[in-house]
Amino acid sequence: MSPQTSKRVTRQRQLVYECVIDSKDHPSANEVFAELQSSGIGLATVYRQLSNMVDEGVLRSFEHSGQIRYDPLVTPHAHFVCTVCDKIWDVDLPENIFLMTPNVSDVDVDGLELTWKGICKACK
Amino acid sequence: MSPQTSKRVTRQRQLVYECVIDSKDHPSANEVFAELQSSGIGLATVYRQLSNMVDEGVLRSFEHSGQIRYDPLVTPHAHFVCTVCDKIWDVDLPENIFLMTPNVSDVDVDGLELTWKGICKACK
DNA sequence: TTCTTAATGATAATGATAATCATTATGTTT
DNA sequence: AAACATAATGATTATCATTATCATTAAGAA
Repeated sequence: MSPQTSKRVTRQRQLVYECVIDSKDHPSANEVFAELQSSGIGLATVYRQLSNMVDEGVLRSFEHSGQIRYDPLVTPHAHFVCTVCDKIWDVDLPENIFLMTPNVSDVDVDGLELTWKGICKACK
Repeated sequence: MSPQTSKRVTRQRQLVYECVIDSKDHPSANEVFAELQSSGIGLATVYRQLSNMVDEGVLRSFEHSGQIRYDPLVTPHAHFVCTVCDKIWDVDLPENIFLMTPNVSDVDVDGLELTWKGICKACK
């Protein structure tokens, strides 16, 4: 076995993780960077760690308005996005959605992404 | 009434429209540009017309792998994307999905985006 | 045919993300 | 408690998709 098997627990990794965990608004890499700026963390490190954590299954990500947004909630759920203010909410997936796999022959479905679009309470 | 009310039917507009209509693979702006290169069309015009047509409701668009992809099918439907080859298929929406609006209070839902992820027949 | 102005296309600007690489620091080994 | 191997960092540059600019062109009305 090689002398180094697991990821190193760096100060920066902890900062990025806690920032997304504590966030309620599906932040982008740049927003995480802004939040942690006072710590002296580098932008590249923020991008790297976010990407790492998605690969590791620690975080989820999805694309919205031309950027990748990060989500600490990795269990299956959907999103609602307000088309006016661009805010994003976590919402439950429809009951039994996993029974409704698409009618494409011979594919292995192993996930889904569902986003409801509309106008939120505050923007109406 | 002003002398010019509707969009002008330019050669470029027709080219872009026909290219997406004839396509079966949800092309990006760059792919449309490549397809039409021999016509001498400019890249900016391709971006502009695609964007226009989405605004007009003539085309639909969605984000995938860091770029906007265009879809001539504007009626409600879902997508299946292969996580290996990145190809995209149109698939039907689950029955009655519109009855399963999310449990966020006081929002006006007026659309959804559903993408199944998995591995396609060819990539298995 | 003239005329108005929307549309075009070449190009520059922007913005998000990825790659590079010398330096730093984590965690293991002695 | 050093010394060590190397993964991670951060400053920077590169890349890629998209948008903005603006002089020129060409729809389509007059």
